Amino acid sequence: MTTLIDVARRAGVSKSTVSNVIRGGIPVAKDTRARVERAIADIQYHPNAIARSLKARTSTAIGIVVPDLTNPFYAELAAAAERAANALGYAALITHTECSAPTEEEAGRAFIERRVDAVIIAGISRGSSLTSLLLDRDIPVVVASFGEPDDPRLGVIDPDDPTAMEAVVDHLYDLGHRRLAFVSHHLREQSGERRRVGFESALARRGLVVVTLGEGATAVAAHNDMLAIATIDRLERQGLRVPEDISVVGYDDIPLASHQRMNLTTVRSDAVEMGRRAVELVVNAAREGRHVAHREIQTSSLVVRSTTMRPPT
Amino acid sequence: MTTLIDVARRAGVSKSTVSNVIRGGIPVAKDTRARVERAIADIQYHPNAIARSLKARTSTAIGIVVPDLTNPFYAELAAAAERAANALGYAALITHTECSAPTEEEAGRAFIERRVDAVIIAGISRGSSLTSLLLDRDIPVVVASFGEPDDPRLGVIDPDDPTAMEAVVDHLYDLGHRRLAFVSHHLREQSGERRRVGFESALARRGLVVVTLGEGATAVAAHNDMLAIATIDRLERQGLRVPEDISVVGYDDIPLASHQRMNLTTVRSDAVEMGRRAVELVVNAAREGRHVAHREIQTSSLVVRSTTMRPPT
DNA sequence: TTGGCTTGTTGGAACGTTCCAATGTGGAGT
DNA sequence: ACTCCACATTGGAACGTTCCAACAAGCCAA
Repeated sequence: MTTLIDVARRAGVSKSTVSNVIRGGIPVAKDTRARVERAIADIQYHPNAIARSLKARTSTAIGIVVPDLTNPFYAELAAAAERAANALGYAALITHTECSAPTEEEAGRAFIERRVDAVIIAGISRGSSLTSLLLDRDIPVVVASFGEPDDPRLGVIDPDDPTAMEAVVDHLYDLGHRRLAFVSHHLREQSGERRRVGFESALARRGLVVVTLGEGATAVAAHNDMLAIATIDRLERQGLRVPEDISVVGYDDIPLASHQRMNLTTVRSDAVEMGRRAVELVVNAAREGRHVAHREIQTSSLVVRSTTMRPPT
Repeated sequence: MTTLIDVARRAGVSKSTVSNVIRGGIPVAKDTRARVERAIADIQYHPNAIARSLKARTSTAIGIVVPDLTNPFYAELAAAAERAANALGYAALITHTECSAPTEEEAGRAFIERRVDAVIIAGISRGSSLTSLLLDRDIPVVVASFGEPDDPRLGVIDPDDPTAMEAVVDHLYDLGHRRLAFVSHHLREQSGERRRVGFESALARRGLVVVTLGEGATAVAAHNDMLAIATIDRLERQGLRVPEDISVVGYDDIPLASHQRMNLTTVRSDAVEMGRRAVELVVNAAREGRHVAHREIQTSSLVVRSTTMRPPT
């Protein structure tokens, strides 16, 4: 790989002058500039971001943590965040953790060693030490799609699960359902826990308690759409019809949810906006050398499609 | 952030000794080692990977390029690659390009500047300059899921599209279909082009030519499952029944394809194995300071489910 | 005693940038 | 002729590592 010094030699100037041409800001004579630019093109010079980072003490890279890249909700969020980060000149280090605490800590260690400027966490296990690991090293962090703001330094984009679960229970109750179940894959995941708790509280307010699928539930809410879709598959393979025999509600409104053959009743949550906004918050904080320390709510609304109807008589 | 020198000061040794403790290999007296390890723990020292990379002239990072992260096939591939890379101590810089040539070049530039040790490309636009950009800088590259081996330095994991499309046409022809269409979203994408060409050749061998959906096709093959699923949606919204009125075949066998409500006839292609193998090839090459220069075929087989049947009479 | 060997430890150069202070040029103003 | 200043350019230190050559201390053989 060619270096700045190769360019300098070829253009017959000092390395400082080449640096001035590249970085701008400091005036350079027109013909000198031309000569340097010529040399850069000739030897195909690309600045070494590693050396730059070392000197500048910023990596212009952000870390992105998702539990599962194959879940379209997280994939959309990660893709939107990556796009936004790139637009700001940041690279994205994407890691998926499967909500395993050791993997999360491993990812945190890697982020710290690589000196990422900021981290976005789209899902995290309960009681994880990841956030404090990062925050204690003054790395700004935004968590999206869950909301225990245990640390005031944290940035939080909160999908307001309690309100959403209230709407879900409202909808099912109004249809006549009284035996409701909740399915969750990663109980380890904070958002899963939070939605379940929201669901249970909403039931409790109507004097109901949660039942399991085996106990003759007539409706089931899932922690997210992927799980709802998997649940539909399982139920239908058991010979039950959705929604005639049992209603199913998801969460996220992934693109597939509006497919004719799924047509899933779900809670709409804007992954793209979440990813974009998370980058905005976290990069601003990083540039100003501070924590995000800001919480905002992203309202999510129930979308009624055709996996819910009145319970069988 | 604390540095090696902070550790050295605290432990009362030189920075070289601390380095020796961390890196291993060079013998260090037992009590010295203990003192250094103690100091590391005390001040929570994490080595600076940027400085290390500068000196070592390798970033232990690989770049991963996918056209679209929200397509489960690419998401699975990227996730598998990321997992494999992490296991080898490499970070993954994931970029999605939407098969746009400028975005691809932008990503290439970023990879070069960050001095990634290797790159995996899971999909790329036709005639892209990305591969030669990287190869010319002696960065090993593996392309997965397409197969124009235009450059002998390239590593290629080839899903053998021609054979697969032959099987697709066989299947449809045997069912009685004679008016077959092909749908493709990104004709820019090399694999899309390649599958279309494979499809057309297979038809030609039976004396048929491809028709469009509007020309009364009784069966349609899609460039990938996501597109097949979108096509089913569109057809059904138009009041057509799949497969009674029209058969649909996908490609990839994403997890969703086996869902009861989709049950998509498709070509099985192992994204996880592709991602894993791509990392293996590319990291080995990087470590040995050479190009991959190796091509292998990943066989893909037709999975017949229930989106295909004999044409309407 | 001298020399050689092993085991531990160390200073310093190097990696490729950035950026500051210093220096070299002209002019223009007096 | 001189100062002064803007403009252009430059050397060198610094960022935090690694690694090499050098060295200190101890020990054994001759």
